[in-house]
Amino acid sequence: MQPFKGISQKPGEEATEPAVAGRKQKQNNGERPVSLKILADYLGLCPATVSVVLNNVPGRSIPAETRERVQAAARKFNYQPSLLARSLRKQRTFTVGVLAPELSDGYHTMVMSGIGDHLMREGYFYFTAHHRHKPDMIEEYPRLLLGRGAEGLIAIDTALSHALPVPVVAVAGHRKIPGVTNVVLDHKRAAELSLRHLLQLGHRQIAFMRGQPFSADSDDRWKCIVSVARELGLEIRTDLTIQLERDLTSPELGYPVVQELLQKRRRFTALVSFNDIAAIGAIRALRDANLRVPEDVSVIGFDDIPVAAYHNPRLTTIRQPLRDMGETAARILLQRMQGFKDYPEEFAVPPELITRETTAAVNPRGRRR
Amino acid sequence: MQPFKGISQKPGEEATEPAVAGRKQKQNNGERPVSLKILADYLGLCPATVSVVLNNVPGRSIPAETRERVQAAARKFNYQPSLLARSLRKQRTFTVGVLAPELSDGYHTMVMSGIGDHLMREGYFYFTAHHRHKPDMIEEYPRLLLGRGAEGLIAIDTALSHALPVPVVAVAGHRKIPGVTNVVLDHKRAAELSLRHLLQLGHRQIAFMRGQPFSADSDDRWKCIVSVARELGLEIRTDLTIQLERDLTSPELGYPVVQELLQKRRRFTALVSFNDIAAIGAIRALRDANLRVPEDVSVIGFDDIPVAAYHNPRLTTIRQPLRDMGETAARILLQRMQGFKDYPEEFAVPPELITRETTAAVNPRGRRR
DNA sequence: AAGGTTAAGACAAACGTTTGTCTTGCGCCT
DNA sequence: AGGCGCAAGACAAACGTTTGTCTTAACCTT
Repeated sequence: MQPFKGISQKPGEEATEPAVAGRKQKQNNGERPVSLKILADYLGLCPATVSVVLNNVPGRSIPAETRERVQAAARKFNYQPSLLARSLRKQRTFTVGVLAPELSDGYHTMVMSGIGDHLMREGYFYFTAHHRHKPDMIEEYPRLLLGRGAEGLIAIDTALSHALPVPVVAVAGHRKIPGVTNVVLDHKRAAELSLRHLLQLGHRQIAFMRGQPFSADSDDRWKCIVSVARELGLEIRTDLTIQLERDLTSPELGYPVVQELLQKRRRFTALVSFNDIAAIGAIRALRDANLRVPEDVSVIGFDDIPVAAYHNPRLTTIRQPLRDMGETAARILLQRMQGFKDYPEEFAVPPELITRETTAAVNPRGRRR
Repeated sequence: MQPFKGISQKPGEEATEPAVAGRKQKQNNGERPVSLKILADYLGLCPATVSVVLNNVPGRSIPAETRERVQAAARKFNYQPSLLARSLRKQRTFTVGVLAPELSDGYHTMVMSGIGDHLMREGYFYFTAHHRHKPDMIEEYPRLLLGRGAEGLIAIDTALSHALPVPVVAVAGHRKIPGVTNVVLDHKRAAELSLRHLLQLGHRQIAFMRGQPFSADSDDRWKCIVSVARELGLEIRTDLTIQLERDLTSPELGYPVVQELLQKRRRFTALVSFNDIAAIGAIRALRDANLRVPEDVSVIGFDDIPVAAYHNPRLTTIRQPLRDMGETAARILLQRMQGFKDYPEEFAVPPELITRETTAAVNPRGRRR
C-alpha cells in the first residue's frame, strides 16, 4: 500500500465548507459521537433513564414532560445509539453472514440480491465474504463471521465441511450437513424439461457439458440428467460429454471445451450447456467452426441470465428463479434464528423452460458427419 | 413471514449427529461461546492476563510456560474473541460500509468485487446496503451503517447529499462534497476515444444515447461528449439524441428507446450507447428493424462487461476498469481511515477503446434515408 | 398522624474485551 | 540484613448499552 501522490486538497477549501444539517458536524476531528452518558449529563438524568425513554420500555413510569425533554435532546444532539454496545449487552446483533465464491458472477449476485432485499426489509444487516472456492477460506470465514457477531449464515454455492453453532442455510449446497437447510433447484425437473424439449424436436445425438467439480450444482445436475436420460431411453455418450474445469465467469468458459469437442468430429445435433454464460461461449465456438445455431446445432442454456433474452440468437434456457431462491434462503434463516424449530432440511424450487431461438427441430441433412 | 410446512427433520436424526472437530459443539443449544473469563477461570488466571498472552502484548513479562498453558487452553476450548466487545473497547471495528443502488447489476458488482478483494486482503469486513436510488434510503443507510460501527463508507453510483463524520470514497459519484474522495473514469478521454474512432471510420451522422438522470455518470459523460464533439467539429443533433429513463439492468433498457428513434426515420450511421447492456438491446432493436450491425449502423458500447466480447457480433466498447476502480476506492478509503491526510479530491482512471465487430467504416449507400 | 402506595428516577451489574497501574514475592547486591 | 529491582500477574476502569432492583419523597387513606 503506497501513499498516493495525487491532487491534494486546495488550501482554504475547508474554510468554505458549507454548514451541514442541524448540529455542526465536523469532518473527522476525533470527536466521538454523543453517547447516552453525555446526553444524560446534559439532561441531569442518569443514562438508564434516558435509555428507558428512548426505547419506550413498557412498565416504566416516566412523566410525559420528561419524555419530551429527553427526546428533544436526542434530536438536538443527533443521538445514534451504538449498535455495538447494544449488541454486546443484549447478545443480539441482527447481523448475518453471507458467504459466496465470487462477487462479480451473475449467478451469485442474483441470489445475493434476493438475500439482501429480504434482510434489509426485516431490519438485518449482513457481512459478505468471498472465498473463490479456496478450502482454507471456506473453513476460516465462517469462524470470522461468527466472531463478528453473525447470528446465522447463508452459504451460496459453497462446500461447507461441517456443522456450525448457528443456523445455516445453503443455496446450491453440496451435501447434507446437520443444521444446514438446503435451498436447491429441482434438478430432476430441470433435466426433464430440457431433455423432453430436445427429444420432441427430434434430437437424439446430444452433447452434454458438465459443470466444474468445485461448483455445488454440477454433481446433482449431472446425476439428474443421467437418470432422466435413462428414463426417457436416451443414451448419453461419453465421447459427446465435455467437462468444464476453469474458474471463469465470462463466456470464455465454454469456448475452448466446445472447440475440443468439435475437433473429435463426432456428429451431434444439440448441446446441453451447464449455464448461459458457457452457452454463449459455446455458440461462439460453433459459429467460428461455421456451424449455424440452431439450424445445425441446437443449444440450451441454464439460468436465464439477463442477457440471455437479448443474445443473438436469443437463448433457449432453463430459468432458475435465483432471486426467489435468495429471498427464500433469507426467510428460512430468519425463521430459524427466531427459534423456529420445524424447518425443512431441503427446500426445492421449480425451474422453468424458456423457449427462444437457439433450439429448433433437428435438421434432416445435418452438415456434420 | 409465514412458517413453512415443509419436510420436518426426522426424529432421532440429531442423536446420530456426527461429532465435530475438537470440543463437542452442539447445534444451537443456547450455550454461549467461551469467553476470556471462562478461560481465565479454568486456568486459574485473571482475564486480563489471558488477553495479554493471546494478543502478544509487548512489554509484558509472562513466562513461556504460562504462555503455553494459555494457548493450549485457547485451542482446546476453541476460543474466539468477541470482535464486538473488542471493537467496543478499542473503538476500532475494522469494518466499512458499502452503499450501492443495486446488487445484481454488472457494473456495481464488478466494482464491489474489487472493493471486497482489497478489504478482505487487508483484514476488514464490510456491510453492504442497497437503495435502488431511493433518496430516503440514501439518507438513512449511511447513518445506520455508522451506527453499526462502520469506520468509513464507499458509495457506488450514489447521490450522497451531504458530508459525513467518517471518511467517504465515492465511485462514480455525482458531486463534489467535502470529505468525499471521488474515484471516477476519465470521461473526457472516453469521449475522445469513441468519437475519434467513429470519425475515423467516416461517420458523421451519429446518434447518442444519454444515461438515466439518476445514474451518477450520466451527466459527466454527456458533458464530455458535448465538449469533445465541439472540439472535433462534430454536430450533435437533438433529433438523434435519445434518453434512457428506466431503472433496468437488462438489455430491455435500450430496446424501446432505439425503436422510437427509428420511427423518426432520420438517417444515422452510428450509435453511441450509454453502456453495453443498453447496446445489446439497441442492436436487437436495429436488427428487428432489418438494419445490419455494423454494415448499416455501427454501435459502440461502454463498460466492456464480460459478455461484450462474446456477443454476436462482438461488441466494440469503451472499457472501464471497474474492478480496479473498486480496489482503488478501497485502498484510498483505508489510507484515509488510517489518518492519511493528504488524499486526493478526485482520482481519475483511464478508459480503453476495445475495437471489435460492431463498428465499421460508414457504408456509402446507406439503406436508411 | 401513622402507615401504605405509588411515581420518578437513581443505582448497579452485566455483556466481553483491553490497558494502565498496583501488589506481591523472590532473588540479588552491598 | 536491609533495600532494590524485577518478574508475574492481579486489579480496576473503561468502552456504551440495558435491565432488575432500590431509594426517595409525595400523596393517599383511615
